[in-house]
Amino acid sequence: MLWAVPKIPQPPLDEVDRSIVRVLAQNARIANNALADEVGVAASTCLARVRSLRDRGVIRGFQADVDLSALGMPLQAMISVRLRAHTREQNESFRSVAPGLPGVLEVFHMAGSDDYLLHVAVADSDALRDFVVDHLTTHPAVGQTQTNLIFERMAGSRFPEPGR
Amino acid sequence: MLWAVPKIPQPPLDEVDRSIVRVLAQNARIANNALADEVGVAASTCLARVRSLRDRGVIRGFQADVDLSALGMPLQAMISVRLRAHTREQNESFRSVAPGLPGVLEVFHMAGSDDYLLHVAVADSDALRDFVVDHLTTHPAVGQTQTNLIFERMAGSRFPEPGR
DNA sequence: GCATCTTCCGAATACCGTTCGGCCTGCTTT
DNA sequence: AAAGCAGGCCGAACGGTATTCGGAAGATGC
Repeated sequence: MLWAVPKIPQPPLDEVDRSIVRVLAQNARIANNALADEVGVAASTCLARVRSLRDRGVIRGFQADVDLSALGMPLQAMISVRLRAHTREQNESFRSVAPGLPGVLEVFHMAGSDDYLLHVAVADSDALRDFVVDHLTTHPAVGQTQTNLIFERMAGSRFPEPGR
Repeated sequence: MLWAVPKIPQPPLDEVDRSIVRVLAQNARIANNALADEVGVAASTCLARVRSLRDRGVIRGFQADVDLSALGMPLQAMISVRLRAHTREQNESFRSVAPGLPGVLEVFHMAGSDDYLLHVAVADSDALRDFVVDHLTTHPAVGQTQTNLIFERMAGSRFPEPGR
């Protein structure tokens, strides 16, 4: 089964760790010694901290933020998906394929009446229709879908702190 | 006004550019010479390409992917926001603050009956209620909101290619 | 076929990543 | 309270990398 959590228990983050994560969340390609300066530790210490954060799963990876228009996929949409039945099997069969469908940026498994929310990027409205028809409505577990175009996507903080 | 697009016109991406972006989208901290090897150009050329991609706005930045649970914000939600009126002023007043609200990961300006969709991370359900009450329902431009919990978020491709 | 412009490469150097030994701090043991 | 122990931090050293620059190769226009 898939219950095993691949995360080392939980040594909580101290202030240095949080600073490292905060900086890397905004600038993943900063040089290690510059990062060390910024958070106030030696470069070697900083390196060990970053490695530890990665090993513990706090930092999952580093990614470039790409302009999808430049890649020829200027149109984005949110697609609500309601499954035909809410069995564990249908959920599993949809969940296992959804993130890999072409153009899918994120998949949200939702509480509430809609089971899944798909954030997708496509070349144009034809491609969007093709995506829904070819991959969603033809999927045996999918009941209904509803597609909403996204005018604009704005990024918020990627290092959320509790708002008092 | 805000119409000026800060993007150099559009020299379309060649195969090398696309390979660079594809690799960096998955591993933003790869060494430049390793990246150069992978895409088949000299290190100096690769460096110039990456710089050009950044200058052109194709690559917007580099980020660490952080486990929000480790930061103490294990709960995520999607909040649909309907404005009181759909004037340009109300849109502008909401759009200008929404991405900066505490815990907001993404803001989507939507076509359709719901005007905005907020993807947020919070510490617990109390913090979620506080967020909605303190920042949304009290905002003068906000009419109704609807909050849906996210059971699970799965990342799709961050380098979408057209699915034929 | 020549001039020009662009792009790529490879070498050189300055910079950075990474390892390692030793020190300091705080905790346990007696 | 002193000794012993463990963990983490630092700084120096070295091996590897980023970045610059001059020149060569290719493309473009006349």
